Amino acid sequence: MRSTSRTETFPAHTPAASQVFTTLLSHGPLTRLAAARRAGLSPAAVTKAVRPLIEAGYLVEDADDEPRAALGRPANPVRVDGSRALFVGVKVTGDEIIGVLTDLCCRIRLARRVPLTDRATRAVLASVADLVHDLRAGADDIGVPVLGLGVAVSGDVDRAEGVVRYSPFLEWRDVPLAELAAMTTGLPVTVDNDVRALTIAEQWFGAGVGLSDFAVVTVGAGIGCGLVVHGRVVAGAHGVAGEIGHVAVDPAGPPCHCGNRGCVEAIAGDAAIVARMREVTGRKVADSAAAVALAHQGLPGAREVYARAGEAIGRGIATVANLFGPERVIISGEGLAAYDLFAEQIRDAFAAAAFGSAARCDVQTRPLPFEEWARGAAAAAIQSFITSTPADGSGKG
Amino acid sequence: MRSTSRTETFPAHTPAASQVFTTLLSHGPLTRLAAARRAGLSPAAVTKAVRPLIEAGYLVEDADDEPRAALGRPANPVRVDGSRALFVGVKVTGDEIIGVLTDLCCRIRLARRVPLTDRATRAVLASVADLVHDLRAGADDIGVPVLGLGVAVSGDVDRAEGVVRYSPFLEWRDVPLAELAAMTTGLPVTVDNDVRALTIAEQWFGAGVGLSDFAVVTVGAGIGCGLVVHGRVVAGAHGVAGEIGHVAVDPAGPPCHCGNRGCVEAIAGDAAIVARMREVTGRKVADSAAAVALAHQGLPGAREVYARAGEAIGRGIATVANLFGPERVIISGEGLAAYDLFAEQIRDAFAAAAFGSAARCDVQTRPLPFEEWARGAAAAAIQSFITSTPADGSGKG
DNA sequence: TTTCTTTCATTGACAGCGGAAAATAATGGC
DNA sequence: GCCATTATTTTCCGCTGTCAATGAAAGAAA
Repeated sequence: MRSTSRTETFPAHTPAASQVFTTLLSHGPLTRLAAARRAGLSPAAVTKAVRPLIEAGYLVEDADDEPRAALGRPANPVRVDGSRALFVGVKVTGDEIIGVLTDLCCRIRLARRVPLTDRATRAVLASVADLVHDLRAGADDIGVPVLGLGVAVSGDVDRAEGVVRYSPFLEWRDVPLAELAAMTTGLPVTVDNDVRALTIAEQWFGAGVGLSDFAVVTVGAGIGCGLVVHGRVVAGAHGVAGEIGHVAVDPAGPPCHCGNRGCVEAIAGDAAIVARMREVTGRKVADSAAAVALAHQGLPGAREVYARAGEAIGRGIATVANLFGPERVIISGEGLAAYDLFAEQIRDAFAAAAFGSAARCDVQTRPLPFEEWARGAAAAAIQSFITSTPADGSGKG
Repeated sequence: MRSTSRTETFPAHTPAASQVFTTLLSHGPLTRLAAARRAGLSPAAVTKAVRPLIEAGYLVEDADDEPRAALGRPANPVRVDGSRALFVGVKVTGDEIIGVLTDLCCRIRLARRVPLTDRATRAVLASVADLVHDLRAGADDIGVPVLGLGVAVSGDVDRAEGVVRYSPFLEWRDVPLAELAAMTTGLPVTVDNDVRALTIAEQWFGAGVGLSDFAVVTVGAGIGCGLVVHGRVVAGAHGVAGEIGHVAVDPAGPPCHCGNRGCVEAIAGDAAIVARMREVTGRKVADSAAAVALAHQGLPGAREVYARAGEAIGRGIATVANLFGPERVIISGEGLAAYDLFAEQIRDAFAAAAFGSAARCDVQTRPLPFEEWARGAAAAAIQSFITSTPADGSGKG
C-alpha cells in the first residue's frame, strides 16, 4: 500500500543548510544577510545553502510587500513555504485521539478528535490510521504531499527507536509504535513523548524561539515538564526527564499514586483537584470543569483548593529554575482553564522559592488549545523530516 | 611583571584535535586506533591530530610496557604527558584558601592551605598571589611551565567574563577576579563557580568520565549540585544552576537563610546539623566534627539528626534525577565524613522519591578530599588552556 | 538622464578538514 | 625468509564554508 511513491527527503545535507532552514522556520522571512547573522554564517554560505532549498520548493523569496525605507539594493527576504508539504500530528491520550494536519511551518490546517474506547495496540493503530486518512482526505491541497506522521504519547518513549517503552495511561509496554504506524499509514513515523513534542513546537514556533535554555510546564491531568538545555531538548539517560509531577513539595501532603506524598501532581493534577474539591465542598464534582465552576461560584473552601494547587505548581517551577537556571518557563496545558484561580499563587510561590538569580527567570503562561499537543507531534515529525539523511530515508531496500 | 615570557597556546586548532586530546586525557593511554573509535573519527584523522601535539610535547608515545598478546604489529599507545605543563588551582572559601599544583593530567603535585582572615578583595588577592608563588616555588620541576591558574569561588560566577557576580560567603559583588588575579600572578586566570569546577574535574578525570548526563552533589557547609547535560556543564541562562541546596523538601522544616522553610541545606547543611545537634542533645557542639562524634557515640537523638539529613539529601537527589534523568549521581563533599551516618537514608529516600526510570540512575559516593575542590579549579584552568585559541591568547598587541 | 552611493546578493578561488583506500611498518608463526 | 595479521601513515579527494571581488538594484545627487 505504498501509495505515496518513494519517500521524499530533505535536500539539506550540510550543517549550514540545516541551520539556515531552522533559522528561517523560527524567525519568519529573513533576508540572506539577516539569516547569516542570526545563524553565525557568512552571507555566501547562506546563498549557497538557500539555493537548493528554493529549487526544491521548501523556501521561497517573499514578494516584496512593504515599501522599503532604506537606501541601497532592496532586501530580498526568504521564507519557508509552508504549503510545500503537510504533516500529520497525533496525540494519543487514554480516552481520546487528537489529530492535526499542519503545513511545513507547523500551522494547523485541520483538526479532528475521536474518542478512544479500546486501548489495545491494534485498536489504537486502527483509530490512528483512520484519523490520518480523514485528515489527508480533508485537505483539499491537491498535490501537496504529506511527508510525515508524528505520534505523541505520554510516558517513557524512545524516539530514536520509535518504541513506547511504557505508557501508564495506555497500559503499553515496549510497543514498536513507529514501525506499526508506518505500516498502517505508509508514512514515515516519528514517535515521541508528548511533553517533549510540545517542547519542540515551543522551541521552534512558540515562546522558546531563540532561547537555548527554557522549560515548558504543562498543567492538566498530569503535571509535565519539557526542558531545553544548551539548545537541545533533554531526553535523559534513560529516556525519561522532566518528571516535575513527582517532585515532592509537601511530605505531609496527600498520597500520590507513585507511592509518595505531596507530589505536585498529587496536589495540582486534575484528579487531585477534583477529589479535594469533593472533600472540601461535600458536593458531587464530575470533572475539572465542574471544579473550576465551583471555585468561580465562590463556594467556601473551593478557592483554597486552587490556591494550594497553584502553590504546588509554583514550587515545582521554582525547583526547575533553581536546578537549571532557564531563561524562561512556559506554563501551559488544559489546566490553564483555571489559570485565574491560581495565577497569583504560582507567582508568589515561585518568587518565594526561587533562589537568587533563578528568580530572574521569566515565567510566562501560554493558554494553548488542546490541539497544541498534536501540533507538537507534527513538529517532531517535521524535525525528523528535515534532519533525515538520504541514507536512512531510502525507500529502496 | 610579565615574568612568564609570552603566553603559551595549545596547538589543537581543529575540532578533531581537541576531541582526540580530551579523549586521551580521560581515557588514559590509547592506541591511535582505539582513540579513533572512541572519538568517532577515522584513524587517519587521529594520526594527523596527534602529530603536532606530540611535537609540542603534550602527548607522548608510551614506552611499550606489557608484552602484547595479540598478533600483528604492536600497538603504540599515546598518552598525555602530564609533566609537560603545570597548573595551579585555588579554592577560596570564607575562611580558608586551598591551593594545589597539578600537572597537565590534573594530578596533584603539591597542596597548601592558608587561613583567610580578611575577605576584602585586595587581601584575598594578596593571599592568592602568595599561595600561587609558594606552589610555584615548591615545584622542583625546573623547566616545566605553569600555564594557568584556576580560581573556584562559591556563588554566582560568570566564567566567560571572569567576574564574580555575587559571592555570599565572601560578600563580594561584581569583582573582576580573573583580571585582577592575572595582574598579580602573571598567569592566565580562569574563574568559575566551585561546584562547576569540581564537576569539570569529575567529567574529565573522575566518575563522570564517558557520561553525557550526570550530576555531582556536594554535601558540606552548603549543598551544591553540578549538572552535565548533553556532555556539557550546565551554567544556566543567568550563570546560576544546580541550586539543589534550596530545593524545599519539607515545607514544615526549619527556616533557611534564603527565606524559605525546609530547604535541603537548612536540614542537611553543616550549620543546620550542628544547630540541630545542640538542640537535640543539649550539649555544646563546636563544629560538624563534634556533631559526627556525638552521633557515633550513640547519644539519644543524635543519629536521628543525621537520618533526617540523609533523607533530605536523598530527596534532593531524587528531584534532580526526576527532572534530568542523569545516568549517574556522584555524591561528594566534606560532609561525606558522616557518610556512614546517613548513607542508608539517602538511598532509601532516593529510591522512594525517584519516579520510574529515574530510579535506574546510579548513585555513587566519592569521598573526595578537600583539595579536590582546588583540583577542580585546576581542571577549569586546563580546560581553558586547551580550548584557548591563538587569537585570544596572543601576547602581542 | 546620468552618475554616484549604498546595501544586498552572488561568484569563484581557496584553505583546510576529515575520510577512504592503499601503502607501509612491525611483529609472530611457519 | 615468507606469510598472516594488525597498527599506522600516506596520499589523494570531496566537501564545506570563508574571503574578497563583483554584480545588482534601488534612491540621491548632479
